[in-house]
Amino acid sequence: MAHSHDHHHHEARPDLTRNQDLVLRTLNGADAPLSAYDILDRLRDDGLRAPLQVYRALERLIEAGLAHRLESLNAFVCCADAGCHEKASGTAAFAICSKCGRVDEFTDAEVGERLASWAGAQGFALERTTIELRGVCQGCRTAG
Amino acid sequence: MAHSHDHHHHEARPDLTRNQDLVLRTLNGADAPLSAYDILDRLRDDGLRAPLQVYRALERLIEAGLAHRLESLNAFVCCADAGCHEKASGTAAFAICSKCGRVDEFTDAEVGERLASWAGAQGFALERTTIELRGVCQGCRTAG
DNA sequence: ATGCGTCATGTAATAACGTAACACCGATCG
DNA sequence: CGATCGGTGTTACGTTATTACATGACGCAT
Repeated sequence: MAHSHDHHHHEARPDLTRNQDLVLRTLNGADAPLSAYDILDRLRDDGLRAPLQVYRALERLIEAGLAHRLESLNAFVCCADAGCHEKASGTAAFAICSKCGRVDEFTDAEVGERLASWAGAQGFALERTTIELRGVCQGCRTAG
Repeated sequence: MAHSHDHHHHEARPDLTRNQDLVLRTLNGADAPLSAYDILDRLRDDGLRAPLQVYRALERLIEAGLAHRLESLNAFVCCADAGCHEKASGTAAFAICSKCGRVDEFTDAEVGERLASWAGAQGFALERTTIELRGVCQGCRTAG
């Protein structure tokens, strides 16, 4: 199907499968992190029936740099920008509001460097870094 | 019981209850993080029978600055030092080896400052910070 | 074209992690 | 004395994640 539009492109987009696409759209459409089971519930009408279908899609999306897992929430968000897994920008960090549940993704090159540098000094082969801030966002503070 | 050794001390230790003490000793005796259910299994002979007993103790220990939760592992460790929850040293970070499971706790004041500074600039009221590095430790790299 | 890897999929069952609700006990304090 | 508070114990349940197994689609070498 489809018309072979742009078939050489740039190798960047791994051409998502149906399930991966469904999950990514769901994350994109949400204004807060979703658990795997939240996602599953929203995709029942599209034929998804088992958690594993969602977990498998999430795994690929995260590998592909299109989504993140929030460890302190056991939930998932799509990336703020396409480039947020690039080395240049540093490690992604997340500020999670305990009141409204919204998440703000940002990077700080210096933080990434310091952590990488600690790892280097210890001979620790760094694969992945999780940085999550919990607190109350500006909006909720002034509102509440 | 015991001989009232040092009974005024310094107000630092919140005088642990039996369950809290059992859980803390278990964490101290482990050379890798333990899940709540791991802890429970090790304390069956001491009379603990339900997960909640462990979770309640862990909650207090963490509040008291004697233990940490590792979010990316759903597991718990005791603090590296007594002072590791003090503001001075900065936020605790953890390097978790994917091979041997061991965890190295450290702090980097600069990292804590950068994150706090980002929070300040955003009006985000920071309550708690999670920093976890995943990778392979020196020992496992040279061994393997 | 046949057969063989490989990768995504679908399904069921279960493991692992965490919490709600309730009853009880002992200490402290008015 | 009665009230309250914090820790305890127990049952049941809710949520999150994985294991195991079977199937289907595709590319590709023989």
